[in-house]
Parts: sequence; C-alpha cells; structure tokens
Amino acid sequence: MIKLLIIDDHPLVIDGIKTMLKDESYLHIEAAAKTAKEALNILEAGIAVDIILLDINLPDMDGLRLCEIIRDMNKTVKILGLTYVNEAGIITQLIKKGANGYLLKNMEREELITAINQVMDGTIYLSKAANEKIIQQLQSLGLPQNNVPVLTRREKEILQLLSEGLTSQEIAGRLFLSSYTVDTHRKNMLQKFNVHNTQSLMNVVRELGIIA
Amino acid sequence: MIKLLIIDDHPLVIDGIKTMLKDESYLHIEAAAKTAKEALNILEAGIAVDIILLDINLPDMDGLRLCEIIRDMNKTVKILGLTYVNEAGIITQLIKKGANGYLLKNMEREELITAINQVMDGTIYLSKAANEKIIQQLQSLGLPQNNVPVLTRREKEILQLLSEGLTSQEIAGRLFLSSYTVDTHRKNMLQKFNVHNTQSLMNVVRELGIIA
DNA sequence: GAATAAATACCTAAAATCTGGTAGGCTGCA
DNA sequence: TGCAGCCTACCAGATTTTAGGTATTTATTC
Repeated sequence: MIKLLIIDDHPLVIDGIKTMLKDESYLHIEAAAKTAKEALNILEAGIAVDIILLDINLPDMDGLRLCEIIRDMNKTVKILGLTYVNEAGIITQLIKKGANGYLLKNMEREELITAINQVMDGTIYLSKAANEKIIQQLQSLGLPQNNVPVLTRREKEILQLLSEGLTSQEIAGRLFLSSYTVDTHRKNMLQKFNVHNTQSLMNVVRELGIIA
Repeated sequence: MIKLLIIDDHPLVIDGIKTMLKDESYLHIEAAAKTAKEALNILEAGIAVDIILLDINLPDMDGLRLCEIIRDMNKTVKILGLTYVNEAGIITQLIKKGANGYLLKNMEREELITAINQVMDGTIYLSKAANEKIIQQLQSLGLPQNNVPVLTRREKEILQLLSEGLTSQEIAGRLFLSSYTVDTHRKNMLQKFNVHNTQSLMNVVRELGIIA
C-alpha cells in the first residue's frame, strides 16, 4: 500500500487525481492540502506518507521553497512536482531542491501511475513532454545545453525590477547604487544571454524560468 | 436532465469535473473533448448538449475564437468559460464572444454547481474571485473602470512584435512601414496606458489580457 | 457629404539604452 | 596566499526610445 499526499490549491486537480487513481487499489490518498501551511501541518502531525504530489504554484508559498522544507524534514519521502507550464529553469531547480520527479498537469492517467511507480522504485521521473520542450527551448535560444547562463544574486534583483518596468535610474535609487552600476549589470546580462534589448532579455529569462 | 460537454485538454480537469458532479443526478456529462477540433466534431455530429464548459487555453485553437464559432453554430447552448488566470481582458472578451459566464479553475465544487444552475436559468455567472481581481487590477493601473483603452489592429500588431523583442526599425522592416510610423504607434500606446517605457506597457497589456 | 477614427509619415530634442572599455575592493575557496 | 567571481563605479560614443508636435490619406459611419 502506497500512501499519497496531494498538495494543490485547485479542488479540481485533487478530485481529478482521486478519480485517476481510484482503480489502483494499492494507491491510497492519505490526505490533501490546499496550501503550504496545511501541508506542513499534516506532515508535522506525523501522518506518514510515501509520496507527495506537489503543485508548484501555491497561493501562500513558492512550491520550490516548500519542496526544500519538506526535504529537510524528511529525507525518504518521494516528492513529485506538478506544474502547468514546463519551464527549463523551474524543473531543474525542482530536482535540485530534492524532488524525485515532475509531471505536467496535462498528463494522462497512465503517465501519472507510471510516474508514481517509477519514483517509488527510486528512480527520478521526468515528464517526457516537458523534457522535449526543455531541449527545444535551449536550442531555440541558441544556448549550449548544460550551459545555461547563471545569474548572480544582484543580477536577478535588477532583473526583477526591470521586469516591473523601472529604468536604470529608478533601480539605482531603489538599491542605493550608482546608475552606472545598474547599467553594468544590465550589460552583463544582455551579454550572458546574447540578446540586444531588455524585452528580449525578459523573454529569455521567462522561458528559462529564471523569473516569474 | 442537463447535458454537459467539457472541452479541456487536461484529463485531470475532465476527471475532476466528473467527480465534482457525480452526486448531482440531474447533471449528465454527455461528452468531453481535448481539442477544439474534437469539440467541433462532437457538436457537428448533432449531439445535443445544454451547457458547454470551455477551457480558454486549448492546444489547437484560441478558446475565445472557439467560443465565437460555437455561438455562431448554436444560439441557445450555454457556454461557461474556464480559465486558470483571471485577466480582465480575457474575461470581458469572453462575454463579448457570447459566453454566459466564466469560472476560475481553482473553484470549489459548490461554485461549479452554482454557476451551472445560474447559467441554465439564463443569467450570466461571473466568478466572484475573478471579479474582485478585475476591479483591483483596473484600480492599480490607475485606469477608470469601464474605460480600458482600446488598441487598434495595427497597434496590437506592433505590440506583438515588440513583445518578441524587436526594435522599431526591425518592426518597420517587417511590416513595410517607416520607422517613424512605428514610433508613432508606440508613442500612442504609451499615452493610452499612461506608461513611460516598453516594459511597463507590456506589463499593463498582459494584465489586461490584450496580448498573450 | 461631413465627421471621425485609423494609419501613415515627418521633425526635433531630451532621455535612456546599448556597447566596449577599465578598474578597485571584497569574499570565498582551493 | 592567491585566484576567481562578484559587486561596484566610471567614461564615451552610438543607437534607440520617449515625448512633443504637425499633417496627409484612407476608410467608416452618421
């Protein structure tokens, strides 16, 4: 008997998973949580589960962060991430945070069951559709696979403010920097991704899941 | 007996809706389609349904367009739009295209049933959560309600290319225009939305659902 | 037929961005 | 201890964008 915990804020998804699994008698949905808080309460109460289906878009906490917290609490439970969109960045980060696999929410029933079984066997399950898209994304960006540019903390911070529509001067004011410095970071980011304006930069980093 | 057609490319959603409605004996799910093409086949085959639950994000066709087509075919069937995100623009467009209401996919079972009943009674059902967000969005943008700027065909075309990261000159080349003309359109759009750079413009139009 | 909206195009000046440099200080790690 | 990476800061020139105009042509609508 494999015990499951579903963490997803959409009742529709919870009901859908229940239906998909109802004929598999060895799979039992032990509990379902609609928020990160609820999920942590369940886990802290000592309810034992074997596998957690974790939605990455939760209302009260970043799913990546929750994955990390759960992994810190419990080294053996299997975590299977669920996402609507497949973004290279999100998924690689998810695995880094200790997840055992991910699924896209447009999965078929068979894929869900395969993923659960594979993860329980100790291997990592990566949704096929998502994998294909990741490779295609990297190629379309003209970036070498396994060599996605890494942004520094400061760069990400500036990127975030750029995405909100601030100018270099405004960002400089906000971060107590010289606008020269902000420009340098912007220049470096454009270079890293081989693009020539802010709009293109945004498209690339969104595709890669570097910012929301 | 109310007959339903579900159009959604996520098996999870279809199963979830089935579960939510399984205790309502007067509601019967007549058919489910995963693509616009499948849905049109079903409708053209003459299968009679009373209400259609229509996902706006389909793989093969824009949900708004499909809504329009269905409404052209059949003036009496009730159409209830389903979306993950609530964007003012999408939703107002949806109603314009002849939908009888919309629901967010994070709905509870009760809301789904209320929506179906209300739509069958002939009134338009607007998800409460979405409504609140729309009002809040319009306010946060400093725009008068009921007076969202309207973009012309050309402006939208240029907006699309801007979102892809093209410069004025590149857009001019692509559309066989003078770059002066492109600049004029850009200027007019910035003015319409009361923003001062392209990045902010993108944020506003995305919030309003004017472009994807 | 007049009025209105849309699309086109041009001009200029100011502001911002992009590109290619250089360089000092700090931190963590090997 | 030394080196690499990051953050900071500055300069200058080229390019692009923003903002203020004006103006003609082409539908569309009343």
